[in-house]
Amino acid sequence: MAERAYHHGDLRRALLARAESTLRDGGGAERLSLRELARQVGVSHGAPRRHFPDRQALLEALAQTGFERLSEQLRAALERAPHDDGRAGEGFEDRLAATAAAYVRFAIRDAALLELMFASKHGERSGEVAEAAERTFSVVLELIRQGQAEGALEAGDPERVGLMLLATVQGIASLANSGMVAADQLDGLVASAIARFLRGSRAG
Amino acid sequence: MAERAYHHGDLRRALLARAESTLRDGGGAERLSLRELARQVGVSHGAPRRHFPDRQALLEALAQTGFERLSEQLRAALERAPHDDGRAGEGFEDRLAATAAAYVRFAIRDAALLELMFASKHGERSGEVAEAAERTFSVVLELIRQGQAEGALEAGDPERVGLMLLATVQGIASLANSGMVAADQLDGLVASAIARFLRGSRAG
DNA sequence: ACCTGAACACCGTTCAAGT
DNA sequence: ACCTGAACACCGTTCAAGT
Repeated sequence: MAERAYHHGDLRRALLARAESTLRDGGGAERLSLRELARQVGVSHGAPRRHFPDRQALLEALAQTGFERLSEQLRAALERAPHDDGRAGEGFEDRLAATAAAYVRFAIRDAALLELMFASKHGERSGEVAEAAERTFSVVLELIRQGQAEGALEAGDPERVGLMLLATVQGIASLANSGMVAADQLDGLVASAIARFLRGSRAG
Repeated sequence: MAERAYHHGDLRRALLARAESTLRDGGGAERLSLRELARQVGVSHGAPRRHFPDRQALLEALAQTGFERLSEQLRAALERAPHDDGRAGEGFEDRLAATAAAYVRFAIRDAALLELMFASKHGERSGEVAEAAERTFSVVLELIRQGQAEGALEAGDPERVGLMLLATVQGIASLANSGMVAADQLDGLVASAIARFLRGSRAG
């Protein structure tokens, strides 16, 4: 049956999927247990070791796939947003707002996963996670470059401008998930932050 | 001797102090163990229970004292910064920069503690932690009100402007601690963010 | 009022053994 | 190549008992 199929080549994916859904309706990565995941997936407690040498490896794989999913969702939001309509920066403003909204949506829905993705690294971050994070950032970077090309944003180091935009939405997500911003304040706060970002970046 | 004195009325404080320093040079709250803390402080593993009914209670106490210390450091930075010198907003800009720098300093030094303070809350946040967080926010709020009174910031809901400022510095801290911003980029990023915040808020 | 120490159920990790 | 199951050292939590 379908439950048996898990053990035939897809245990890794099954464990990750289970872990993600545990993160989504439980709270916090500290509640993730390799033994419990193995049990839920119908496998002995030693089996995950073939795919994740230790618990940390599972957490890093979750962070990596989290960044990949976030990248996809940002990209999708960008593509759905209206393109430039001729008036300088009009299309850009919509794409900026859509991207920020997509980020915050991800952050609220997958709060525990986001926390994992941005967890403090005492030492160095694993190469694969860092690369996935870079790919997410490159979506933001591309958006900034478009804004500069369209004349909606001042010229200047796009990397730095992109980091400030990312910091703004990540900071809002952090405040929201920790309960310092109520759910009904959230959309207004994001809108204000985007408007302020544009005001602080106006070219000319 | 001094080690014996721990057991006489100050076990709670001793455990918190130990936990804070473990957070500071270890990495992450998930490494905090009640049994290990009890051992380090020279007490049996059941003793902490008198002061912290469970592990979560210890973590919440850490978050609370974290917010209190952050409040103090922001206030101290504010008071050390030059006061208004007559030119509109000059004193304010310095105080704003000093406050942001103090926040980021705290965030870097106590990265794991900050993470605990802003950890995602599935349910509700404990009342005492929420109140301590509110007191930290009120320092930011007071700064914003001064800026508006001095004419350095546009009028408008100070709460919302304060949340955006807090989100900005918290977001930068998040990027720095997760390794997306290198240490040598950090000061420049904070300076840019503050400059941009002011540009987006200019009154008149 | 505060702490001790045994007990219980759970964990991550390791490793020989099976198929 | 992949999984099982026993083993080990560690947890958090509970609770009777001590002072």
